Amino acid sequence: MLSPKKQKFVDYIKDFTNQNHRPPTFIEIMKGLNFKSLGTVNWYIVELEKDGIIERVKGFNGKRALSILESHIANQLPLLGVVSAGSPIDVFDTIEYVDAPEVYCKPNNFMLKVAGDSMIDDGILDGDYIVAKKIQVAEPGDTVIASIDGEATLKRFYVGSNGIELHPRNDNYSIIHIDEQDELIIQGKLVAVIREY
Amino acid sequence: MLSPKKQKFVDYIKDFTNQNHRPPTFIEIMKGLNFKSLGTVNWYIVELEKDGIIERVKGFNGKRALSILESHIANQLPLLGVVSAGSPIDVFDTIEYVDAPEVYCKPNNFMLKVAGDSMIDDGILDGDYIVAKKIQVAEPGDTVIASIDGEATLKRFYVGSNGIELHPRNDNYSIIHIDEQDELIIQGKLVAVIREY
DNA sequence: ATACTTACGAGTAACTTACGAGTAAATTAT
DNA sequence: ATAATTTACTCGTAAGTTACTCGTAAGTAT
Repeated sequence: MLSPKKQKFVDYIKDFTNQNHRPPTFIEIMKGLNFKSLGTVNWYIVELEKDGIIERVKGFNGKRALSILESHIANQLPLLGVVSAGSPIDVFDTIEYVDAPEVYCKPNNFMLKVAGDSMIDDGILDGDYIVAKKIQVAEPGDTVIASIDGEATLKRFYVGSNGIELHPRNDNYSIIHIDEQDELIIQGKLVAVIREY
Repeated sequence: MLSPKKQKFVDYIKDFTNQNHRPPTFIEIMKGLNFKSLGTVNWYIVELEKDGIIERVKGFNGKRALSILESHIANQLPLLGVVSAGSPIDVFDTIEYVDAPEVYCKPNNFMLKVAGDSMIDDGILDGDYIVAKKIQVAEPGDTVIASIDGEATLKRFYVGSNGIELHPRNDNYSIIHIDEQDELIIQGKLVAVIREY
């Protein structure tokens, strides 16, 4: 298990790589993480390589902006947990990174695994993976990950005459009406569905 | 992963070739990219050839045509066309490459766009993208891209008592029975579905 | 001759690596 | 309870390499 500081370090590299389509240089890491010395950056690199987390392409790189971990680290999104029909979101302790299409690999995106069949009429099946984007406000018609009083679920977001409604897309489930006292938090909005056969 | 400068170089060659229907000469590259020396251009060519990105073919006038090898393209797959319910596969003239998760980016994989709703009960919707793998023989239960007498379609593959059957997954469509004289070619097998919202 | 590609030598800035030393917190020893 | 030791990180700088650049000259096919 990585220390929080080391975790932050590798997260920075991943985010940078996804955004810029290349790994950062030592100097970029130094500035991005507010270190004052390249020695610190180098210390992390050496440590993480010892830990087997990252890998340098060649033994020695001289000038090489591309030394750290190459494609292994790019085009991946964190798989945060499982979101299911009505039960709470199951958040993974150790966040795993899984491959995703490059276009979706943005800093505020994450992935979840779907459990249950409440969205079956929208073609979202049990076991599918979804890419979601963190948002605060949803538009009517959006498919959102919403948590009500701490329980997260995947539903369609609508505004009815009596306030916010969360619609499943399966006739066996019923519409959830949000009361004043319910605490509704929009966690994210559906960006893509990926199903593996 | 290519360095940014090398990437820019191959992008230039690609763009030039697309626009002028021929690859650029060294001098054209030099001017186009504001290099002051042919040596620089040559250095890139040699490097990129070493990296397996481009290839030189003999032309006329001591000319060598440069061609970009598409195969190396990172984390992308060719989008070959549209496959629909019953009508023939619509093959694109110019093959476009689209982002795909790295795990699916294998030499024999390709992508298609789905038209129609014949597989709706399997959660494959109109407009979805599918990743398929070229195969010759299908297993019962596989979802396949099959062409019958030249017309390709996305269906489930089964073997019934009267021979091969292609099942749609929508009650409004009926099962296709393959006769002896029908020419059935399995083009590929469904690997993944990607839907963008 | 013309139009282009290849080859070679050398330079430079960008970048990585090595090394020595320091600090604050946690762990162990006394 | 206090002192000694380790652990996990941080800093600064100098030295080492390479990615990329240039200029020029020689080669090759029409």
